[in-house]
Amino acid sequence: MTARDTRQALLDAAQTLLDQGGQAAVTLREVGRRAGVSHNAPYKHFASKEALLAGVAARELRRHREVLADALEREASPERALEATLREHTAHAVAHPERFRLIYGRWTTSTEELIDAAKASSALLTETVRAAQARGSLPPGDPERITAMLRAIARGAAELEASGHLSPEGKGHSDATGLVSDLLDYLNPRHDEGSAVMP
Amino acid sequence: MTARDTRQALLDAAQTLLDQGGQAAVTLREVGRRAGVSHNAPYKHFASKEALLAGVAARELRRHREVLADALEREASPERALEATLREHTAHAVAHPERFRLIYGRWTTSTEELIDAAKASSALLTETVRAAQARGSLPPGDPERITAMLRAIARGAAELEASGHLSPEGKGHSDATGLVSDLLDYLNPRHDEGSAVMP
DNA sequence: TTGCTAACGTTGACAACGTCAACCAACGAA
DNA sequence: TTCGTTGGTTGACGTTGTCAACGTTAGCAA
Repeated sequence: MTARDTRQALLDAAQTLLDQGGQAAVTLREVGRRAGVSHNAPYKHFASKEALLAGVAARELRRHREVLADALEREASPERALEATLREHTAHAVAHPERFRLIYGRWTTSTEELIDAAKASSALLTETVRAAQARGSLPPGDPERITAMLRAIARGAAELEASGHLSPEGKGHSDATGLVSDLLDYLNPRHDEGSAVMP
Repeated sequence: MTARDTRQALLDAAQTLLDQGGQAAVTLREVGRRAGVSHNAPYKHFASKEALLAGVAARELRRHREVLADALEREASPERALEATLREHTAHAVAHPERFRLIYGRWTTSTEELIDAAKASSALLTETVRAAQARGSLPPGDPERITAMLRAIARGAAELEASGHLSPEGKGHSDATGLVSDLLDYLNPRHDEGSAVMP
């Protein structure tokens, strides 16, 4: 078991605990236990509990970027890649809400790794928005602003569904990914040309 | 100092600590200290730390509802009341991000008080959306879905601004409340009739 | 080979935390 | 008066994050 393996095992254990019971369930001692090391071994790889969680968040942010990069290769147009990415992000946020809460929560300790991952993810997203604007598939204006709007939507929708605040009585299937698609369609200046989206 | 006073003092102390340092900073012992009681007095008013936080959240949700109710009395139309409310909520979320994280986070303990407050707030919002739809100021479709969308946006925008993820280099003023107004305008089917909104 | 150093891991301790149990004072109802 | 309820106390217990001190082992310079 090399040192790198231990570090990965610690991150994996922390992520599993996070998914299962939220940040409160992530205990340095339990993380160590699951990684097969002592309760203090994590301190040889991370400066604090916060730093360990920052490592988990950075891994997740790098994943976000990769999803978008893959979609850009696969899809025919930037707007299609954008929609696919936002849908995937929303679905992922619903599946792992605690990871999103971690990423977008307040950071008292932000490591360099985390900042870099966040910047890289954000940059590619903004670039894609710019490309979609150039093709007339998104309204004109500051691309960073549009990007922020899209992220706000994906994040808010996912949070709502994860919290069960979305149609708690099952009144009409208002799933989060559908919400995102609908909104993207509304934002499209050529909105009227397509068929009606809302039932 | 009556019992009710103590209860309020505990809630106030918890809210202050929440605003200052997030959920992690809310310590039953510190709450008791600030309320001028012993470290175990909170248990005479709340079943657990979670229950105390639920009390804070319920108070906040009742406030949300009142803001909308006031706007409905003050403003001329439901869509104007809606926009005023969403702007106020977003600004409030930016000022007190931890309260929003508390409200929309995952609840392991949800008291009856909290559920009631959430339902009441949600119901009035949906009703207002329905009224705006009837006047053609919002797209048709399931009002609960539109409501969810609006909440997702307000919340997402606020979270982004609170986390400093909004235009970190100050590139163009993309404040959260402006974002919300813009989106409401985009959603308005009579969008084209007004003047351009995006710079 | 020998020996130094740094990285990685251990055990043990500490204060702070949430919670439980036991006890106490005031007070309205019987 | 007596008694149970309400709202408060103190003390204890186990768990947590973190610090300090101590092994151990790999790698490299001499």
